Amino acid sequence: MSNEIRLGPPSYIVLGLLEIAGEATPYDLKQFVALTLGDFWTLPHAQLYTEPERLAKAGYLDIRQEEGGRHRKHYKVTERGKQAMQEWLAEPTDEMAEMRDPAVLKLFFGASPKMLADAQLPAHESRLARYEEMQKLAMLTSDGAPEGMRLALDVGVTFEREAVAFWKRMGEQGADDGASD
Amino acid sequence: MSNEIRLGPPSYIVLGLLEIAGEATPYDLKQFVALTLGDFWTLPHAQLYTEPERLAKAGYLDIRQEEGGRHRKHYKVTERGKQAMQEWLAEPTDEMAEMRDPAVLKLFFGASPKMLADAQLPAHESRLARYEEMQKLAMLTSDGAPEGMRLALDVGVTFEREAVAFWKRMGEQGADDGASD
DNA sequence: GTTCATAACGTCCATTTTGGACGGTTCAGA
DNA sequence: TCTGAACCGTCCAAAATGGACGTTATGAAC
Repeated sequence: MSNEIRLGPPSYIVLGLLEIAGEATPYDLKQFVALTLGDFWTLPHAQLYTEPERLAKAGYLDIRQEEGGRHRKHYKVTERGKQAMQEWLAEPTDEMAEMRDPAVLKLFFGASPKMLADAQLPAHESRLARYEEMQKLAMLTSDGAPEGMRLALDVGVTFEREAVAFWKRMGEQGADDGASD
Repeated sequence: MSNEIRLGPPSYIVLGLLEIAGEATPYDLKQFVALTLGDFWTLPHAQLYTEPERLAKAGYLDIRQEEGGRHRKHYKVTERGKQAMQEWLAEPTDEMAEMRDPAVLKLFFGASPKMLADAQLPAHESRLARYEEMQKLAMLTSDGAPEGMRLALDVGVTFEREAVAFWKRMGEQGADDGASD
């Protein structure tokens, strides 16, 4: 065991979520990701099956597999895993955010702002609404979510507010102009 | 020729840049990406060699290869390529932006806001400064950059301003608190 | 209590994406 | 001419991606 493997963000996401959950199946993780991190950092579901496997093989996780029916695999962070997570958390990073926005990409290459706004505005508005809902919920439960999650959510809210404002501006401006050359 | 291939954002980036440049080598593209899109949408350099190859094989690009020394390959968009680009631009998208921010990820899992801020703030500040410099430049040249690029840059500036403000807040707040549980 | 539709859950696989190592080319100056 | 630094291009192993395709559980209708 303990092959050397490279740990990337997806690894720490799995490690971190499992540490919070105590023990969980990939499917549990998938649910949790959808509720929380999913908006910040997309993971295709398949990775939530392969990554824990990888981590387990390298000694960061323990597996407990069900006998019957679905043969679910329940994962749990090992000491080694906890330590790796701690080390990662303790280490600052100057790596910069990368925002992959298909709509901005189209904008960049000259697509019609108005056309994009029509599709983007509702999408961002509903996302913002969802975030604010979550914020409200987090504030109600006095113990509630850990500080870090709250802060991350703040980032999301700020970002979405700006996005809404931006696309609103794009939508208002004169009709389609798109392929102006 | 004209194998069916799937066109993704990287494809359109190559197509779009080549359309602007007229004709270019992967290295040229790499330079251009570094100056413009690179901050929004990272492409590893290798992809700027493989992707044009792929596109050429499918009939979206023409190749002209140098005889001597470096055997540079110069690419150029074909009619088919132009059409594909136009179609992509004409089609709205409700796909949402995804922001992959390692620092926010650490924050989420409980890393010390202050520690992160110390590394993130300078990084975002210098990026913001660079953006604003570019904005100024774009405004000076009256013909200057196409509208779309200007708008995309605006998005970047807005985003960076918020990031700077956010990390400033994180830095000011009480000293390290990190692994509070 | 069967039967069926639907939802829950898991795996596989072909493609892309990544990043980094490596190797050849060109150019400037000693 | 030699030599080191900057340029430029390719290769490869590893990981990410997404979507197709199974299987199992659930519960509503009969």
